[in-house]
Amino acid sequence: MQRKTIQRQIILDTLKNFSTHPTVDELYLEIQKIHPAISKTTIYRNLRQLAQGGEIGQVALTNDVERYDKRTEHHYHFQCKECKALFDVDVASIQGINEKVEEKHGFQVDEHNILFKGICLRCKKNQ
Amino acid sequence: MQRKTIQRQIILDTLKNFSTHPTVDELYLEIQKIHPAISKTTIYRNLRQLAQGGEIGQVALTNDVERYDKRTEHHYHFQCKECKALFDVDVASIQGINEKVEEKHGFQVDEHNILFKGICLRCKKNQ
DNA sequence: ATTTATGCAAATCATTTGCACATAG
DNA sequence: CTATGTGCAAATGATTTGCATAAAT
Repeated sequence: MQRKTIQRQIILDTLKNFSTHPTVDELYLEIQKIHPAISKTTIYRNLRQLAQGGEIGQVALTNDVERYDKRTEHHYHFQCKECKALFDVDVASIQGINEKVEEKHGFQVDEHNILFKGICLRCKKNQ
Repeated sequence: MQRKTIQRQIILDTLKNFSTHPTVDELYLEIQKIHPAISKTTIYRNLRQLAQGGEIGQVALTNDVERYDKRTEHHYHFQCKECKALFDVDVASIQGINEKVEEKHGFQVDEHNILFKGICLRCKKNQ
């Protein structure tokens, strides 16, 4: 049974206040302001637990540190190749593609994730 | 200027002989049979260089070790949540979705990757 | 001759683990 | 009470780096 600890509550609240997709370190820095004694290990453990329980999201990324997401509904992401910033993509999920892969290969397809890559507006401007 | 070394040639050949998407370690084990003195560092360096030069592919995965791919054309992948095995997905690339994201967000969208997840045939059978 | 590549050992860095202690239920 | 969570330090494990030597052009 999962317990309600001060630490877990702070971690959750802090993530909810981010508009971005923070890394563990970014969360750690914020959380320390409220709870200076917290251990990074605790943050790692709680984030994983919360993500597994579906209370928060975890961003599907390549070759990068973990990033968490307050949004839990399915959505895609865009990452800037220049500054590595991550953005939510507000385009409807592709319908029927999991089924298409199932038919083609016979796998049981539960989900899919899309990561778009390119150059963000800010970096485009600075070029 | 890139040079032609025995090591790079063996690394490339070994990857071409894989039907899967090997990790650096898997490649290392195979390569050692031909060139026992090779260093894993050399393998890391060459794979990265080859991938950057577009001679080989690198699989876009979440929270996993690097995996390389002899195929260089754009294609999607499926990963089994049970055994972690990776498969190529032979479904046509989605057309026009990069443009849709560009229109919606203004980013310059160069590429997208899809990773499907579920249970592979073998694991399905063993359940 | 000069530049690039190799191999080794050591460094990095994110994440995980073991363990003693604290705390929620 | 007793199961779960926390904090610390140490361990892990993949990848990278510094550097002297070797090989390619």
